[in-house]
Amino acid sequence: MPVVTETRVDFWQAHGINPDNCPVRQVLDHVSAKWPVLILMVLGGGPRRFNELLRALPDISKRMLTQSLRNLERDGIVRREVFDTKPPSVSYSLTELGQGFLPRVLALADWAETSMPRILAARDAYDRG
Amino acid sequence: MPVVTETRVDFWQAHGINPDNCPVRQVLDHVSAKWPVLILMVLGGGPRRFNELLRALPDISKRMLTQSLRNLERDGIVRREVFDTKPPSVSYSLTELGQGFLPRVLALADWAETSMPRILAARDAYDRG
DNA sequence: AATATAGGTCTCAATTAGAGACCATTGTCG
DNA sequence: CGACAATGGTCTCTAATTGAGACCTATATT
Repeated sequence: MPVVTETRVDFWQAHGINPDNCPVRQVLDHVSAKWPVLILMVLGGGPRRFNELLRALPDISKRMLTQSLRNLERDGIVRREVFDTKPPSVSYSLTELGQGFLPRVLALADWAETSMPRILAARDAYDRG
Repeated sequence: MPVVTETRVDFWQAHGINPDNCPVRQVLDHVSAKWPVLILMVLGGGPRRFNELLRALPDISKRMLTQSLRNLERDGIVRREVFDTKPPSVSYSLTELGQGFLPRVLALADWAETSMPRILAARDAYDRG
């Protein structure tokens, strides 16, 4: 039996936090889903309207965009404002909470970017082996 | 037409990087999939065997564990070693690359943990409104 | 002989994501 | 006037992904 260091996951378990009631996992779940991350990166450039987001993320569907935005809004990460123009326009932007989250996401993207050569090399080796 | 700041996503687009060949997005996919993040957090505590991981993540299926580990291994984030015991045992651990990746992932988890009260409050308000 | 452990694979059902039609209102163009 | 575009979505149907769990080979234990 190997000696193991306690991880955060062990801690969660020890405290009866299961996947269904673990708040961190719930946040991570939609914060770390495919689209929310990309949406936040776009909103990092300033407020965007619905269709602007659609154009910025060429391969997202309206359905997923709506859904992801609703989730982010519900968690207070994104703010949704409707302007009474004709036709009405809707603006999405990062809340203060969202602005605190973004740097962590960007840190990940930076890491991915600088580590890319090593990752590609690893893939190459794996696929050949 | 609103004046918008260029985001990294805009930059990708301007350089013809589409979702299918964008390396950063491919890496981010590990983060934004459900299991890899949790697996990395467990491996942060030291090497683990296949069934140890299975026990550490009570709600993952063997199928998804295998699949996630293969992806991480392919990208050089996780190392897989087979020991010729009877029956053979397999050890998974973070590579150097994986150790560089983990802190960024933990930063996300930390943020989620400390922001939880605000997020729960936002949810509550959203669901009532 | 039966059962357990190791580390998986395979199949099938359930869940989730994606493609795209559709909607109401207003503005523009010919 | 009639057609067409843009606004921000919803709805349906299909395709892809995930999850549950049976099954597998080999050795060790009871």
